[in-house]
Formats: sequence, structure tokens, C-alpha cells
Amino acid sequence: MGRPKNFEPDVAVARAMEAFWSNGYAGTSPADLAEATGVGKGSLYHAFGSKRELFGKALDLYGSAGSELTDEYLNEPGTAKERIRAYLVFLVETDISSPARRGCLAANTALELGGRDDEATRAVARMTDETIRLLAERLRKGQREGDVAPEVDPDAQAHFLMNTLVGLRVMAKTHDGPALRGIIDTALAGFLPPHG
Amino acid sequence: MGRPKNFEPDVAVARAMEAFWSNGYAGTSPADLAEATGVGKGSLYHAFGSKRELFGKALDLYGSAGSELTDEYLNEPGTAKERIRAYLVFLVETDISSPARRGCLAANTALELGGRDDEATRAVARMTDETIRLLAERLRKGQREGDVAPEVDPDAQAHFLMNTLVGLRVMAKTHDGPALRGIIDTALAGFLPPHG
DNA sequence: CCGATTTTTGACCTCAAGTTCAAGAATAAT
DNA sequence: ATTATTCTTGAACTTGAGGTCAAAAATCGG
Repeated sequence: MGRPKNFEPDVAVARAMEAFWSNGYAGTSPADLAEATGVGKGSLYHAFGSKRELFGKALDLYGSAGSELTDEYLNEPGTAKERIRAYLVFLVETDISSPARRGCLAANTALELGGRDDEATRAVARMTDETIRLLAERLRKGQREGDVAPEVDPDAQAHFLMNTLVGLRVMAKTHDGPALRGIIDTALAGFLPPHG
Repeated sequence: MGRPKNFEPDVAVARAMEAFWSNGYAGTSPADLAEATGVGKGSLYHAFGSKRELFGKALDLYGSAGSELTDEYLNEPGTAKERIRAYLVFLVETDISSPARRGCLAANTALELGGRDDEATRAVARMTDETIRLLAERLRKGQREGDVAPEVDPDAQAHFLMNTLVGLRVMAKTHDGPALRGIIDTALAGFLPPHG
């Protein structure tokens, strides 16, 4: 009972996520959030408690949407190397095709809040580790299917790829498509094919 | 003539840089800057005009100090691969040895201000390109001295290394020494030795 | 010592961030 | 209808950010 909500909390979180993504945590004010979600400031506080809690929900959403997307991308038909390349290229193209250059919410958060907000830092660490896990899993699948050399260490390689990915999304703020695609090529060149 | 300054502007900029580095641009208030520099708020405004201008000076200082350090590190005796590894290890160790985990001011700035502050974005891009230049130069020197294979493309490799470096400094916010050192190993493994 | 000039100091101002809250509106159960 | 409950709205509050300014202090040339 009680008066029904005027908005879908999930939608509001999704819109808030976009706002935080574009402008950072500190750079997004309650007024901005009200405008982005179409929900009154008071209602937002009523529903979510605080800006920080809303941000927490937004981060969670980003994490689950991101790992879903990663999973789908990596497991489409193709070799591990092909799929990983496609994934990296997709992220880079997405980044640079928008003039906003908002990059990766997780990386942005790591740099903005890292060290000063333990919970946010841990949330980012979890997302990162999840992506690393998906990459390592895909590499092992590649080894089973014979398109990744058995001497490749999937965990080490996955960590390295994650690092490359993070780097790319930061460099997307300052560099252009050709530079970024070149980096992808170089990063994947050291990636041993089988019987190599 | 006129009343002499009570402080060394260079020192104030250096201290301001530390403050911005630790807390970000938005996270550092004029009051914080006054405390960090030991200079009154009014004097800071008198001397530097605005917080943003002071930040500009701090960024410049970071850039010149950084490229000096990079240059020194890369050109100590040793092969290109040895020196580049030493450089990466040094940065990572520095990052994780401090509990503040402040990372790289340039990367922090790229993510905090990238897109929203053109001048800051360009400043970061310049620093990045300068480091890439130094790396490429060192690789060419390695080719002349015979410790880097001639088929290596110094520019492409330098871009890739820069990207790895940026990634490491972001991941230093969330991951520990062993993980980061492992990434360095993997990144450098794809680096072809001569005759190879 | 007297201006002229430059710097310091601290009070002051404006504005927005982040939050709270009282009053009213919408619903369901009785 | 009444009540209990939940949500909305808009005003209001507190705090600090970012910056300005007038007055005092320190220096130098004459």
C-alpha cells in the first residue's frame, strides 16, 4: 500500500549511471541527478538515501552490464585471439565515437575515488577481477579448442590483457583511433599462436 | 621594488602539485592549497590568479619532472629491455609503496578532466607523447647497439609500452605488487630479442 | 622620510552542494 | 470515509568552495 512510486528505480539508477559516467562522482550534483533521472531531488533521497548510495547502485549496474557484455563478446564464434581483438576494438571504437570520451566508469572511479573510498575501490577491484576471470576462461577454452598455444599462462595473459584494456580506455581520452588500434595490434602480436 | 614575496613560487607550485596529486583537482580546495603551500589563500590568488592556473603550473612541473626522470631512467647503462623493465618496476614500486596510491597525476587528470577541460587534456596528451618519444628513442638506440631486433617498430612498440604503463598505474589503485609485476613480465615477454 | 609599488592578511561575499523536512497527494485496507 | 502508509514536492538549512577586496606591511628610488 501507500502511494506508488512515480518512477522505476532501475531506470533511475541506469540514468544516474550515465550521469556519473559522463561527469564523475564529484562532478554530478543532486540537481544533475534529478534532471538526468527526471525524479525530484527529494524523491531520490527518499528512495536511495544519499548520493553515495545511488552511486553504489550505479556502479553495481555498470559491473553487471559490463560483465554480461564481455561474456557475450568473448564467446561469439571465432578463435580466442579473434574474439579478444574484437572485444578490444569494440570498446575502443565505442569510446572514441562519442565526443564525450567518458571512458570506463570503473577506471574513472578507480582514479577519482581510489584510496579515499574503500567500498568503491573494492567494487572496482571486483569488476576488474571478473573481467580477468572471463578472459582467462576464454583463453583456456582456446587451449582446449587448439587455437591458443598450451604454453600460454591463461591467468598471466588475462591480467596482461586487462591491463592493456585499462590503458586503452585511459588513452582514449587523449589519443585517436589509429593510435589506439596500433596499440591493440602490438599487444596482440606477442600473443603466441599454437605450434609457435 | 615593492614588498618581496614571502615564499618561493616554485616551491609553492611543487607543494600544490603534491596536493592535487593526492586529492585530485576538484578534491583540492583553496584552503587545502593554502595549508599545503603555507601561503595564505589571498596570496595564492594574487600570485597565480586562480586555482585552475595554479593547477596548470603544477601539471607543467609534473610533466617536466616526469620526463626528466624517464630520460634518466631509460638511459642508465643496460639494454633497452633492461632499462624499460627497470623503469616500469620503479614506477609500480613507487605507486604501491605509498598507502595513498595516488598513481599518476597525468592519468588522474586525463580521467578527471578529460573532455571537459581542453587545455588540461592537451597538457596530458603532450606528456604522454613525450614519454612515448623517449621510449621510441631508447628503442632505436637499442637497435643501433644491437640489443633490440631490427624488425621491431620503435614507434608502435613505444605506444604499446606507454599504454601498458598507463594501465599499470591505474591498476595500482586496486591491485597488489605481485599482480603488477606479473603484468610487466608478460608485457615484456612479447618484446623480441635480436636474431629472434 | 616620502611616495610608488608590490605583497600579505583576513574579512567578506556569492553560490551551489548535499541534505533534511514538513506538508500534501496517492494508494490499499477497513 | 477513515486510517495507515508510502511517495512527492518545494522550501529551507548548513557548509564549504572559489574568489574578491580594502587595509596594512614591506621594500626601493629619490
